[in-house]
Amino acid sequence: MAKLPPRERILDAAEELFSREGIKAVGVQAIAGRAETTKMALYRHFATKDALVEEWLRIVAADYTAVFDRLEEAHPDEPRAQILGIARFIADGLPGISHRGCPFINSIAELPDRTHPARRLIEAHKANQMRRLTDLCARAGMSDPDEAATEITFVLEGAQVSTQNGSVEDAGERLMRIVEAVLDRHSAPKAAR
Amino acid sequence: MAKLPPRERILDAAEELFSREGIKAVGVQAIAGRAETTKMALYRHFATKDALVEEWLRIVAADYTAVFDRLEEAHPDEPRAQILGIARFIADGLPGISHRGCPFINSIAELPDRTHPARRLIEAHKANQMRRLTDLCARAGMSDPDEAATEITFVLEGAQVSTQNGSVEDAGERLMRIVEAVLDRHSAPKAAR
DNA sequence: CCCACACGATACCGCTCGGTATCTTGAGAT
DNA sequence: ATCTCAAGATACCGAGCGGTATCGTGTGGG
Repeated sequence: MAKLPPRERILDAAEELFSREGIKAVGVQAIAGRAETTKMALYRHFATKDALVEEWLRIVAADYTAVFDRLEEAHPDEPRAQILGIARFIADGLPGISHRGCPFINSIAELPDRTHPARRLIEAHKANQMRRLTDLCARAGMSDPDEAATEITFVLEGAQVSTQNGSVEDAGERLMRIVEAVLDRHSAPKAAR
Repeated sequence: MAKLPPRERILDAAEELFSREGIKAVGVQAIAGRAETTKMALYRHFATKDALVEEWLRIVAADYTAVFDRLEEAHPDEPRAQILGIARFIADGLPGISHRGCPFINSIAELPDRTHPARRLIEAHKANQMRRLTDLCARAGMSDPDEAATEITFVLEGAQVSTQNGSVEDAGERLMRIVEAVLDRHSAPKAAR
């Protein structure tokens, strides 16, 4: 297979190293090395390390958004199926040899400055996901879409951190059951609560 | 007020800086400076920076455990009250000028090495919390204590993450309502799901 | 054909990091 | 009164950081 152009190799290397080791723990030299190129080539494509971090997170966010889009396309008028699809996507990503944790949750821990462009990007992405989820809950006819979307968001995020710190086994299957239960409860004609 | 002994000042400074800026982002020099002492004094009390990180996390974990203990003492035979007390404790900690996020969630992102002593400490603490929560659910007579404890854990962790990334407003009140709903559902004699 | 330009390699910059060595000072215990 | 030992101050170490300068080289488009 032909080698990818340097910029792509650098982004692939960044994805691998940033998500495995963290942002601060990885030097530009190491990224260039793993991309089989040099620091100079890296700085020809990215102004600073921060800019590379930003671009990496932009791509990760776009990939997540693409999942939402694909599910919307696959189940145009089935909001419940879309929500379960998202949950399934997260659940399936949980194991994988040694879970590295959500790139957004991990990165935000290393970006305490709320004005940092990469952090702004993360917050915008999370806000956007929240909006879409709320919309889906509304279209599913739930009585309190805002509350339902919040609960689902909490559960999805919580499943990822609990998997990362090893406090929950079989988090994927548990996550699916929990999301279904949450959907049922919020979809109930009334009663419950 | 008399100055605390150097070791305490260093631990206070570490708490402040590590939780605000992150582990890797803070140098030992900065910690010594904020503790109004010197690097040498720091290394007289802690073998390495890692040892200081570990001690800091040990204290944070002990503080959380103390909350569990205090609640157990206050409501000896009311497991539900204890669980709600924990949720209230987390909920109340959510705001606070610019939420810094959970120290464990943040630190684990900077400690990808599962054999690192500080990471082991975090995982042991989270596993312990999970065990206590499961026990409380069992004593509350829930039909599936394991599932209930998992769901509550997910929700508690998720609330912290979502507050940190700003995707949810009024996370505290929402968290309380959700935990109550989860308890009700799992406590229901049968029915529901 | 040739020339521009991305690429790669190497050496370098100033700075900060974690960690150490040395020496002075001051207060508490005997 | 003296001895001890924690505490403070300062200077230093090697290493790695993010970022830059320079210079050959190969290849693809005019």
